[in-house]
Amino acid sequence: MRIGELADRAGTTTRALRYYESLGLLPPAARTGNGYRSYGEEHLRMLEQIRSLQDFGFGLEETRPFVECLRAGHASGDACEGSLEVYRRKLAELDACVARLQEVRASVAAQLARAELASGLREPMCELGRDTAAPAGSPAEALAGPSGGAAAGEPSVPTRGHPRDDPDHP
Amino acid sequence: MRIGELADRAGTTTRALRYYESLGLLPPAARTGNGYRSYGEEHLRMLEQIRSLQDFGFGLEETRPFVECLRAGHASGDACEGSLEVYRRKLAELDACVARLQEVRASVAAQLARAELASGLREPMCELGRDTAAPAGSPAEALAGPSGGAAAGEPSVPTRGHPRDDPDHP
DNA sequence: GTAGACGTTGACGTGCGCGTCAACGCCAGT
DNA sequence: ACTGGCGTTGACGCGCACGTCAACGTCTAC
Repeated sequence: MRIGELADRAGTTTRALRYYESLGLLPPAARTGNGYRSYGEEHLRMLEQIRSLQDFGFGLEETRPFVECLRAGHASGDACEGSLEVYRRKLAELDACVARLQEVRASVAAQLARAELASGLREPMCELGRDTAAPAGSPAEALAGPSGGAAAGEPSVPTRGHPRDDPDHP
Repeated sequence: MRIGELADRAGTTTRALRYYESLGLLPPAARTGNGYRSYGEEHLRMLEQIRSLQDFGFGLEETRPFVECLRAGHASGDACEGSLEVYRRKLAELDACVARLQEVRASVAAQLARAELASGLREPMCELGRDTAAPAGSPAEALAGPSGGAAAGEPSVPTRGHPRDDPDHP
């Protein structure tokens, strides 16, 4: 099997395969006389393993134990201890990540509620507004909390367009 | 106030300030005769706003409404509708992100459990293999502990070192 | 023999938020 | 005069997982 067919069958691109090879992650079985890469069915299984882990947010390096486990002849990529360790580390990372995101969520929700309340007080300004609530200072103080604070990025972990998910290209 | 002082007072770097200016996010009040940037106290407040939002994982572009709200003279950066919308959008993003991560967490946990069970069946292979409950001393203990160490790898979503958090530099 | 589909390597681009030089100008102190 | 410390602009680097050319070789079909 040549590179294009493997890429098609796995729903990825030749560029990705060459990239994986450059990392030593998925070297072809051999080269044919004309220099073409030659792959077998086992490479398709490794590729599927890589891609399913990537869909879960694993980095390419984290997929390496799984791929090598398959290459070692195991029926499943997670039949080896190295793969299990990656699973466990990822679980811990996910837990930490979720915890931080929920902290951040709570803080943002509190800020929004406070700000909405404040703007609501100014806008209707009904006559029974003599005791101006929320005289407390600017949000900067409230926000300037512990520097151990967490930052949650955009949904970088969540799913994003893989070539197979997005089959329209210019 | 010149750039170095502002950076020090806000706990950031001159490089960051020049970068913000290049985005049009935080232009200086003026230039002195020799070309030095000149800032006032209000710029310090804007900078603090930017940095506190960044700690929550907001991108720089997302801080723009807050900064412009401050520049418009409001006491608080989130006193304007644009800022509130950013809050709301961020909340939605956070919720989506958490949901996705929890899905992934469940899938990974399931994979791990299945793989550990399979390897547990192959390895001891004791003659009394009919009741498959977790045997003592097996890796089952690691599975139970959610947040044991969780410090090694950096997650992709969460925070990364800000200059102020990491006051050792080469 | 020639078009077109496939393959090869190499190099640069992307997004984000800066870090890290390089090469220079300006100013105060000794 | 010289040193040191601040300022200025400009350009490249990084990490990650490739996309996107460019310039070329190879194979198949007509």
